Amino acid sequence: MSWTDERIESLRTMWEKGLTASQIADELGGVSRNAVIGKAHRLGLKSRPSPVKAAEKAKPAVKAAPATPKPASPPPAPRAAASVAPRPVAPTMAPAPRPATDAPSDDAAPADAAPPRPDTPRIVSIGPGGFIRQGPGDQQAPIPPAPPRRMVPAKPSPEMASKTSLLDLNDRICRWPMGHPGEPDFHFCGVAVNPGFPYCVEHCGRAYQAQLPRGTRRPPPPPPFGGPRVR
DNA sequence: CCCTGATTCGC
DNA sequence: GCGAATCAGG
Repeated sequence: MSWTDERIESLRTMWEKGLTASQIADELGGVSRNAVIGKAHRLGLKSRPSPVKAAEKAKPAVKAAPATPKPASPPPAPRAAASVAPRPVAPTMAPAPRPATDAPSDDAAPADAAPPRPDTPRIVSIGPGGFIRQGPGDQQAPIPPAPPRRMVPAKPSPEMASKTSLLDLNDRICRWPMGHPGEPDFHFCGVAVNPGFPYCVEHCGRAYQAQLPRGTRRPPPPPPFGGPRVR
């Protein structure tokens, strides 16, 4: 198989859509996963979260410095070269004090997660028998605030946000499948059902065909999922 | 072991 | 330019 414009086109689309190289290769057919990756790179559309590159974090050798300390910083000669800056290179450099930044980005500090607790020292007194005496106003709320929002599964992608996923199905919305199962944009029709049926009016018309007299020829109805996949 | 993407290198 | 072989992390 050769890389025709069409195949390159769909490769681009699928790659940017986030499909894995295997899926793309499977979809295109006639090419291997490696071929897809190679082509994608040659097209310049690389850079997707790769399991290997993801481990790129700490450049400076942290642990025991290797026996060969790399000078490796010759380039920009200082312009005002009045004095030769002596470069004290200690061969056995102690590891540079690293400001413990394990988390790559701690930008989001949820404000409501940790409400400021003044922790004001409170005067308590122990009563006879070991009771803790509480003054009026010392009572703390016995019931923790209930989570106000119902947990809801996150949509895998923004473009799916408006689509009806499997988890969204109920008795009142049309379950007619749109697209192919397993594909990223697979979803369900989702409009109000024809009462008493699992599908909306339009899709009921597709799902339930009136029995016609024998011998009546009519084009076969398109099956769900748009017909068998060709691989 | 399976999966993933990245890279290399002979063609 | 192509892609199998290889690498390396999850």
